[in-house]
Amino acid sequence: MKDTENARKIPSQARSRATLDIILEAAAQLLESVGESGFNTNALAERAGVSIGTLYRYFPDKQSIIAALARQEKAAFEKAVETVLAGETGGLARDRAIIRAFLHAFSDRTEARRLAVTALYANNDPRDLLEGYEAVQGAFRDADGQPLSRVTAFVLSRAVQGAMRAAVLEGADFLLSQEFEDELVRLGRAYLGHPTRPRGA
Amino acid sequence: MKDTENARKIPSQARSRATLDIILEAAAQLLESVGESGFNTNALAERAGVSIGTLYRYFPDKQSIIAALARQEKAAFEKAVETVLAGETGGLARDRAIIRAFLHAFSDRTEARRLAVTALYANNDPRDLLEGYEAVQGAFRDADGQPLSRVTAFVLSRAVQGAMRAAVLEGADFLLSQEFEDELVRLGRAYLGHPTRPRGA
Amino acid sequence: MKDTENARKIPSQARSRATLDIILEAAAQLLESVGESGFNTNALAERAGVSIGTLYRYFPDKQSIIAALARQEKAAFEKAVETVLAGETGGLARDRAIIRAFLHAFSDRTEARRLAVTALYANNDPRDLLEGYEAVQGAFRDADGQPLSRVTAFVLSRAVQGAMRAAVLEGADFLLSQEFEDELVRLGRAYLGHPTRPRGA
Amino acid sequence: MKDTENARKIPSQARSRATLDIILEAAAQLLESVGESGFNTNALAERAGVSIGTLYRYFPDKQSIIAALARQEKAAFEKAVETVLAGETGGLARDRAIIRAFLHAFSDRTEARRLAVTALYANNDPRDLLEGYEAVQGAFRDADGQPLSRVTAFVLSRAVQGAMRAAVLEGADFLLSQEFEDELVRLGRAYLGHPTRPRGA
DNA sequence: GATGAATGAGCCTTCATTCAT
DNA sequence: GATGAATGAAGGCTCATTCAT
Repeated sequence: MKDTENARKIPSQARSRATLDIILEAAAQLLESVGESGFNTNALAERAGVSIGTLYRYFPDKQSIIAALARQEKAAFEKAVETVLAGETGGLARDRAIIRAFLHAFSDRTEARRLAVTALYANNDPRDLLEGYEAVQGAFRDADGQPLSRVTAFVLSRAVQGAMRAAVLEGADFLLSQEFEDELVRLGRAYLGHPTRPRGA
Repeated sequence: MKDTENARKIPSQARSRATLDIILEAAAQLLESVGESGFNTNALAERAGVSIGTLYRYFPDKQSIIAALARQEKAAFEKAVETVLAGETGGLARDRAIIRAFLHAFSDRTEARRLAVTALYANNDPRDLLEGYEAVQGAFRDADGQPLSRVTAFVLSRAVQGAMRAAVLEGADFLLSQEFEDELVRLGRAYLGHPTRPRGA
Repeated sequence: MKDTENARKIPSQARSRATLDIILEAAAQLLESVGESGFNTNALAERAGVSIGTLYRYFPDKQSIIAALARQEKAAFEKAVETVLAGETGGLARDRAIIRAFLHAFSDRTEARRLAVTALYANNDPRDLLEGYEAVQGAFRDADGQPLSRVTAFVLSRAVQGAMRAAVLEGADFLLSQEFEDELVRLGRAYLGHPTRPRGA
Repeated sequence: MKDTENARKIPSQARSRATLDIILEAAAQLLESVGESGFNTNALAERAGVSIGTLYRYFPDKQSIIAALARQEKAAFEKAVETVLAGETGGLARDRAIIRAFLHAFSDRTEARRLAVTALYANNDPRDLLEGYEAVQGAFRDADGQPLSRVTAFVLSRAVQGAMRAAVLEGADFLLSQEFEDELVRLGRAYLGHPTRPRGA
């Protein structure tokens, strides 16, 4: 419970790496299927097909398992966004691609991702977890091609994320609709100063 | 365990009402200070200065305490927003007033509010809890004075809320700054089609 | 609370088996010494010299501990009676041996046995528990060598058991006396149609 | 829990007497309907339509309520048997009448009666409760008109009771059948030395 | 006398974590 | 290195009993 360093002396053999992946995959599945309250180490060990003792060879405590999961999910998410940023040169197409990347990141195995991050929020300092998102923000430019101020970048990214997050949490039926995606793009671009056409015009 | 109706045979004397308020206030404080995982009935009873038995005279189980809290917080929040809506006739001043109401609703005891709602999400159908927010959305109009489509209203309210929520959770230093409030207003108004002036211009 | 299957994934190693026996023995002792109302899992764990957690590795809940005890006691009882039935060929000697087997089964740790069975009655369908006694009844024959009718077999076995049970519960001083045994034998044999000589003749 | 004297300073007014009867009647009903585990003082107070405080004006503790109930039930039972004994002069008709009285005493509100008595067994010294049955036993005579020895009287009454008790507890379908009554009468009479005809002859 | 809100000891059960094998 | 039996702190909840009103 104390101050959990995030990893044990992990034996760096290939087998260990495989075991670790198995555990994390099982953790994601378990989180997805039973939610945070049902997520317990014994169930995880069983699902992963390892003994509870083995679990504790790879992670010092339960908290660090969730942390590792969150870290992994976040890394995957950033990779996806970066891929998009690398491929698109700019303008509306690029903005739309970013939004789409966000959306997909949020719709696949959403519950596991959300819970992992939420669990981290609840227990650790959220800042170190969220640093990485800054990189993503750096990719945006306003309508004049200027980089965004700190607050503007923050508002932009969190607003878009917030709308998507709410859609997921509230089970919105339009989550994967074109209209929703369009609205998110419009939200971002309007805020950045691009002229936009309200729905229906 | 059954179906947990949400309240016990509560004797409606004045004393009882006071006790109930004390419990809910203590619950909010406790949720705020220790988070959901540390929120337990024994700690709540102690903080409220009542016995554990008394707790269970007023609520059938732990879950319903959180539910009551969520209901109360939501009601207070909506009341605040409605008050604002009633006072302002329209335009930028009104939009700013709404944002300000949101901000204040979110900055005071945010964690308790968020956790209560989150806890409800985890256990009940989230939809019936959120109905109320729709009323708030109805208050908005776009730049042409038209009511918003369902998706637009959703995106708008959740985007603004999401940005504020993130600022709170991440401990942003600009949470109560004028700049942040301005940016939120700008976000909302730009999305609604009002011409806006990007920061610094 | 669910459906309480009667056993956990019990690892069948020797150690586990021993632990289980220890728990059941302690349960019998505890039931014997404090009665059903004082029978609680914490006290049981302490008496068994295991942790409360261990208890719950072997049994899903308190109820199933009592159920297991009842099953075990019944099995032991039936085994004892069957042994007697196998050894004696018939007539008075055999009837007397049966009575004696009953008496001993009932005098050793009677309270535990009775309470375990009673507790089961209170929670389950009593019928499936009692099936086994039917086998015992089948061993009896009336004075003409005919098997007994269902009701007669029932009355015979329950009457004898009832008298013994009462003697135990009421702390009768003659519980293990020859006279009491003789009277029980006489009761059974008279009912079965054998000529008997009333006491003192 | 200590050493419960069985009654409080009961105000001997008629109203008090009525309240007491109401409480005992409610106790019997409650015991009957929910069993011993569900029998709690709060539920009893509610069912009786009195406050929990009033309950404790009439009884020092829960135990004494059950004791009073058991005493009342036993008195009613003895009265019934005595009535029978007064009416019948002897022989088979009288024996049959006694058995019938026993049977009815056991079939009406059996559960409440049984539980009350059982609860007493579990907590008090059973002897003082059962003394009264001796009086009933005194009514029997053997085939030669001689009074029964202590052990014989005990065996007789407890055997008959035991068979009936088992029939009730096990939910025997023949509980109120003529055959069952006949068998009980035959059991008693055979034991007392009367010539009997086994079933079917 | 009656009331019923309040009390709190104590019970059942879970689950993160340890360590002997 | 792995295993999984064992541990026990901690938490949700019940209910007999008290006492201020």
